[in-house]
Amino acid sequence: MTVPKFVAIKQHIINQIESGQWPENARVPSENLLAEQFSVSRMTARRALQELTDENILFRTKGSGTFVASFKSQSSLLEIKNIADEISARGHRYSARQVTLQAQDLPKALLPLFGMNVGTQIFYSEIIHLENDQPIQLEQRYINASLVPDYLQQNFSQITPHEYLSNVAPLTEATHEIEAVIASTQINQLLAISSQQPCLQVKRRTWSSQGVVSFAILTSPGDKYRLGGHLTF
Amino acid sequence: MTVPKFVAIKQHIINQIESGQWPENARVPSENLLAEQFSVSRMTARRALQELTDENILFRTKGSGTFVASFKSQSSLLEIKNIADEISARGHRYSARQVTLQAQDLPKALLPLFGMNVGTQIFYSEIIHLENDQPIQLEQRYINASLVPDYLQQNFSQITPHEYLSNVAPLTEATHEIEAVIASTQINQLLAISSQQPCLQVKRRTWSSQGVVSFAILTSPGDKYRLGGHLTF
DNA sequence: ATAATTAACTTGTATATACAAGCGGTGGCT
DNA sequence: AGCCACCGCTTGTATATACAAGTTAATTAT
Repeated sequence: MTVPKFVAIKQHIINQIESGQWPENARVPSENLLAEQFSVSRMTARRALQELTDENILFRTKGSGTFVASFKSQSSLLEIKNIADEISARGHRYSARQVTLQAQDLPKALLPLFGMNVGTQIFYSEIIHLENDQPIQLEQRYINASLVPDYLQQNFSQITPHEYLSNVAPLTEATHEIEAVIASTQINQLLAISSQQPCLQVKRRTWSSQGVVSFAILTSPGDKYRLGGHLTF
Repeated sequence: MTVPKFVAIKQHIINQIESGQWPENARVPSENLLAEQFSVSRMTARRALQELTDENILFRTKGSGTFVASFKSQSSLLEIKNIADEISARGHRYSARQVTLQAQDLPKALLPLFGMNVGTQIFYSEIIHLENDQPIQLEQRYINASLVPDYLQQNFSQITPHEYLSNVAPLTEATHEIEAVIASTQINQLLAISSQQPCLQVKRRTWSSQGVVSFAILTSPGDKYRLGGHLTF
């Protein structure tokens, strides 16, 4: 056997999608149907579907079926995941500690990022994300108050800022800057790490259809944060 | 059953690793041993090991065993994958078309990126990466000639610039800027896409211990490039 | 007509089994 | 000592089966 059977089935499915035969959200043959068509057991057909699902090419709903994932959610920009979901998926306990939540003036240094005038109302939040009570990420976020007026009323121990913003102002675009840095003393204390510990720092600007929604600086200790294959914000 | 058995096994393994019991490259119990310890079938134990391998927490060698993956390869910055490997892994055919390969002056606009003086010798390469003969990414790269003097002599249909640079000047750091753009007419022609097609553009600067090695602009059509969960450069 | 029940189909978890294929050491032969 | 065959252990692929649990649509009862 040159290629394993489950690989052949995967390639067949990918071909159907790439040739346009199976458009977005189209239903993919069920495990049993594929098993019959390819004369394999259900578990082998299942493996093909499962791996393609892991690769975000398909999505599955229990009891309902398997479907072609929408292309948009995969490419274009980056899949922006919710850190709380990610931690839960690891079987760990997520919690958050709110450090700051206030209205303030937009720092001059950030003016060009927002493309707004001096004096524009801005909200600022500072939250520490914890995994099993260990600080894993510091989130510093500047929010365009005119687009998200109710931001200060939220309880960010129940919902992450990213999740909240995604609901009230669906993002249409985002830019990222990613680098490794030695963080400031303040940040080191907040994250409970030593002064020489390198951190992964992601700066993200998000837009909705109305304009720049927020600018976030996400700082994670390099030794505690498994970045693996993807970015988790 | 509150959590599935394979999840419980995964958590147990993660705990051992995070508590330091199982250091990097330590051998993980075999499928049969885990099956016995947890009173499950080998296939269930296998699933736990396999999923952790997919998450880059373990690695497996046929005939040899399962081991704890080294932490470094996962965190720190970003896993920078080789686009050629990635395309091969999809079962597709990788090829490259070299557009330009020359010595030239460093464009003034890029001077601050390299932190070098005017007149420094620079190499420039422009390569199109193809998947099944379809253009999938344009790579424009400026190379610090003093650190990589033999760059122009390479044959980039056999080895990607990233692969070559990784060999001769192992990178210690990298920064990324990621955004969605409408590319120039020239780039659209090279990638054989329409003028309104949005592209994913990644700008990457890499450092070795000697200093800035190269600056690359990687442009990929948003509809042809599955970014999925990770960045592939 | 509407609501509740049921039946058929789907994915998810789990087991037991079989054979293939690669690695490593042990032991015997030259 | 060096070479080679072998054996045990490992991971990889594949099958057949069972039951759980969620969705959907048809059927039935109200």
